[in-house]
Amino acid sequence: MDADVRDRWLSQAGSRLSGAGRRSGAARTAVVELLAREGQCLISAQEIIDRLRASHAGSAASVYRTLDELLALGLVHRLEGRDGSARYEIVDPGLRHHHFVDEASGEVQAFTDEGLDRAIAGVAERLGVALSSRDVVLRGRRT
Amino acid sequence: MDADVRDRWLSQAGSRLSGAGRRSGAARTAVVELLAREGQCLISAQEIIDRLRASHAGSAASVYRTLDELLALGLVHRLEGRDGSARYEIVDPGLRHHHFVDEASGEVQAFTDEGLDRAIAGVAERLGVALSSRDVVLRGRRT
DNA sequence: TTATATGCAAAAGCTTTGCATGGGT
DNA sequence: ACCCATGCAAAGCTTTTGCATATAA
Repeated sequence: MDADVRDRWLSQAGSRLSGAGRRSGAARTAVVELLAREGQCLISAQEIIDRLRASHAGSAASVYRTLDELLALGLVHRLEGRDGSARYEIVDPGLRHHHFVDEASGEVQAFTDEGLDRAIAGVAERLGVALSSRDVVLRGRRT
Repeated sequence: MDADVRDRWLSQAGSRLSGAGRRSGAARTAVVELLAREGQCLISAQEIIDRLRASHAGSAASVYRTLDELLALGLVHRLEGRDGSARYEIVDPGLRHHHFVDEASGEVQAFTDEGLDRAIAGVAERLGVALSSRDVVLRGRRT
């Protein structure tokens, strides 16, 4: 967990949410704080729900509602999991990575690669599009 | 729709399925033929179900069962949709493409890009992994 | 005070599964 | 004849929604 990213995103999220005219309640606060700490790489809604239930700090409905809000404000990014459940991760300028899924263990590893980023930028230019998001998920086995 | 790809995949699918000891029934045949024609770029299970129901040629259960089989045999590729419903597309040596989603219209456009493929191969080598699949989904707007 | 956030429970999709039946080989 | 494929309906999951209540501003 990167403390700089956590703090920066937390303050970003705080201002964007209040700027959008939303009030801050206990459940939303709990979700936002959990995401700042553990949403730096893909976390599932179910995992958030389970964690909050363990500390009596929010219901499933509030988790989904908060995630929707954050998504609409561009504060989180959503990636569909292989099992039909969505995974979220915070959006922060200091975080730009892609994902590799080890099919042997199911474990997700984040990586960065400048060459890949350049290739994607090249594609966007060639297609004549302005990108708002890029999902790259590689799957395979370690050799 | 590319007729060469359709025919090649159809014969591939036929031999691999019977080779795996599976029998051919009406429903599975209908799914496989529909995929050969319209699964060259992302089609959802729901869409297949609706089409087959319209022609009384298969149930939801059979569609999912067939898709699972094809997936296990590596004959289709599965990509999770933004709305929590999976999308499938046939796997064919002559078809290697990535996807761009136009956020204005929701339309999906397939594209190929050698530079991107090279960059991905480079990443795999650097990470020391053997890839079994690569999902690249770019989202944005045409400029 | 007044609108919004929350929790519960019900509802809504998509997908899977059990079981009896039909059909391939 | 034997087993697999199929269809139906029920069950399972994740996610969404309605509504009464609690709470921030």
